[in-house]
Amino acid sequence: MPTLIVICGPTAAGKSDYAVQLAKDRNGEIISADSRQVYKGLDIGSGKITSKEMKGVPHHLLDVASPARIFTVAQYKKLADKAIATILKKGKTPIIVGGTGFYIDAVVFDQQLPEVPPNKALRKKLEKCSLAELQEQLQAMDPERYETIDIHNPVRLIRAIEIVETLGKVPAASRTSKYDIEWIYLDFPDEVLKQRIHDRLMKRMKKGMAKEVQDLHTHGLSWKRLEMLGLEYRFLALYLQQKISKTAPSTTLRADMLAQLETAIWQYAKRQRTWFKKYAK
RNA sequence: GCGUCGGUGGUAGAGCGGUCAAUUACAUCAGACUGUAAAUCUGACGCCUUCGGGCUACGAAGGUUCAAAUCCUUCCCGGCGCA
Repeated sequence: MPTLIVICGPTAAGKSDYAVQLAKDRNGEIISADSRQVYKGLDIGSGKITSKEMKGVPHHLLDVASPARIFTVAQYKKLADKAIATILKKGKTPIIVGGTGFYIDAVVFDQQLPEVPPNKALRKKLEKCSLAELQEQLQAMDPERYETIDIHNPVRLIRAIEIVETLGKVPAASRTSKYDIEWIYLDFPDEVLKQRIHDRLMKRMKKGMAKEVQDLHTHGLSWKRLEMLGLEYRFLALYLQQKISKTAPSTTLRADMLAQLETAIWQYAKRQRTWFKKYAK
């Protein structure tokens, strides 16, 4: 089995820099596993590596999609599989680096995602249903999947129904691996990681992150879409629209927004840790 | 100084005699994750517990009552109005 190196860990743990060094040492090429860095134009806010920082190491799966449209895991998996094959053919080692656990899972465990693309019309219709209605529908259509799904999560229920609509039922998930995986987990103690998140945020603001978001909007990305992108894009978008609510009368809107964003990033880092704990076993 | 409104759990903010350890939101902690995944969702959240319950709590001290976060008195602190 070919060897695959996976570098994961919470945001701000220093994965990108570490990966470049490792790629040089191990004759590797990097495959990003980041659900926001796949988009063109999301640079400062997503912490995308610059070509200078790449130090000549090839990076795959960056800037492969337009932020105007939703990019999905399925697309990611296809492109990543292809990149891995290309790298292996060159006799080099693929190094997957990123913080999006779901993306890593999909390629590393070769998840067979049901061949059912998102159905916009159906989703729009289902979004109007109450949680209970969605539950009833899925239970009637696919009782097996109903047993395993998180029945409180409308997003999951809708996707399940969407799959059942065309496949009749949701196929059982499979988790295998075609690779010999070398796991590398990067992290810091809470206080250190928090500090790193803070410092990095300040640096991004100085680099013109607010302008980046504003430009994305003036070039056609709706505020709603930017809000959906989460974290820096979400909070900057809210800030630029003056939709941030001040939590203390003495602070400025900007300071309040940064505080809220920092909290959100920390919460995200912890969700990432929760995901990656699985790999430790 | 007088008048007035208010002081509730980490924060904001409900409750206004019993059903209140106290609605809710946020934060915090833990967890889930089959095409939105930086998204979406779940649980815990005073202390102790043999999980029945016990103890300490709503600015402080007294009081009324079978019973007070809720009523009364005084005091302390903050906002506003008049001085």
